[in-house]
Amino acid sequence: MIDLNWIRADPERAAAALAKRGPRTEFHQVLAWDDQRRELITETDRLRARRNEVSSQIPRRKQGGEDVQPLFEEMRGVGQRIKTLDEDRSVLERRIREFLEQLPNVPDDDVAGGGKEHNRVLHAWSEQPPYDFDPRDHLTLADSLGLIDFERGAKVAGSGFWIYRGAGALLEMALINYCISRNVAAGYELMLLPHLVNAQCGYVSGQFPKFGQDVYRLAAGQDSDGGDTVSTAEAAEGSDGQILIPTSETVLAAIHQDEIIAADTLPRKYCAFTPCYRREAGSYRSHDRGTIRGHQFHKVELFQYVAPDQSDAALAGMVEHAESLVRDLGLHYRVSQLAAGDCSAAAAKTCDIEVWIPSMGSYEEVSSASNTRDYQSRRGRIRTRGASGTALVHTLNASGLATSRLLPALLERYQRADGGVTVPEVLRPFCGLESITPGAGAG
RNA sequence: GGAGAGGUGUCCGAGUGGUCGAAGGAGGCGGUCUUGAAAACCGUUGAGCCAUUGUGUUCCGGGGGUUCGAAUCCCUCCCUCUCCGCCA
Repeated sequence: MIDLNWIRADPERAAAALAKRGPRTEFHQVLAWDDQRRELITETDRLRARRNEVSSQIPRRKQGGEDVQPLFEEMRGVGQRIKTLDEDRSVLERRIREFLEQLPNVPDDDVAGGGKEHNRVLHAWSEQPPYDFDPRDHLTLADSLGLIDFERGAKVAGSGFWIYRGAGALLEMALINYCISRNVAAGYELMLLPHLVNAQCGYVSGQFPKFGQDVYRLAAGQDSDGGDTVSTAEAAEGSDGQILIPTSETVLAAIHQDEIIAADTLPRKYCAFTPCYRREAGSYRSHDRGTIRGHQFHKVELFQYVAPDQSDAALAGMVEHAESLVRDLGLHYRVSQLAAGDCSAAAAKTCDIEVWIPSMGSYEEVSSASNTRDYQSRRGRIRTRGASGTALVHTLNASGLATSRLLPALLERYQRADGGVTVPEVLRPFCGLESITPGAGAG
């Protein structure tokens, strides 16, 4: 959520900043609502002051034998008036909140405007692997080596689900454990999280209301309206059923909700491994075959809570760390800074790490690192106590890494002319395999 | 799933209709004392909002109600704990 005071201070600057993401936003209406809201507050505070004053006198006057009936009459009116004005105010506050909630974060100054065509490649590492044989794509490899069973995954769960099996499962787990151990070594605290959380979490992380329809939601109790998407109101009230997390960021962003984190315990660096569940509504998987895009995939996530003046450095550190994970797997990748329109709603700035998938002829995201500044912490009221009172902390997230996207790149990169795949050095301790050879896992 | 108890400030804990933002204790911070430390003693120590600096206002799990007035009464939801049942 953006700070309304910041908008009010300079609506033109706010509009210009947000215009980098898309259509221009107009603020007259919300600022008018806010003016009305303040007037109401001033008025009701005055009335309350009067009521409090009288209330405190009533016992004494009664004691003195005074007739307090007239005061009761007056106060009944005052009470009614306060109630009426409060109702008006809550209507305005709801409108203001709904307006602010649907606004994405303000992009950093150094973030380019426009859509993904304006993404800027910062640097790349290594090169596209040359093959002295006819390379296979990851689907063929996964199938011929019996690593992933798409057919049976679809049979038991539907399109977009798959089953890792045998060496494939070992390799996927090795990737996961490789990432975890490296993250822990880098000072991140490992968290194993609930996969089923309340909708409020999605609100704090900024995935709602915008992405409510991409999230799986459990049928709520009898009081549910039966819908399977999450509305803003419901998320704000926290009154509905649980959701299946679309990423562990959803949980990690919410764990310190309504807390004031002691400054000397910052930064908080967390790492989590969870499957990610996404409806991917409307996406047709012509391009994204295999395990590139599915309804359930694996991701190891990094998350940090930092003092406001530390978030720039923290983002740079997270990108470098995530890069080192890909680098040590020996995969060709590039790092891009996303244009404003391609950043997620909560992000002020995002850098993606994309690995080269030869058969697709494209780079696919395996890590996305974002500085959300105080966008999430404002929603979740996550603060720290500084020298000059409390301040919202900054939050950052980065994949470290999306293993389900990594595996295809790995298979293609390390395939051999004989159709087998060599397991990269760094993964061997985690799976006990040096090589995967054809003919081992048929059927 | 059934029965009961409870949710108060950083923590523990009192408060069951009126000057309670809230006793008392612990912890933190500052000070006195001390060569230093401990102990003792004194002081201090929540977060919002509006206004802009006020004898202002809100907040005692969330929401609603009763009342001139609610932490205190009523309704409802959430959560925690105990016992029983079930279970990896």
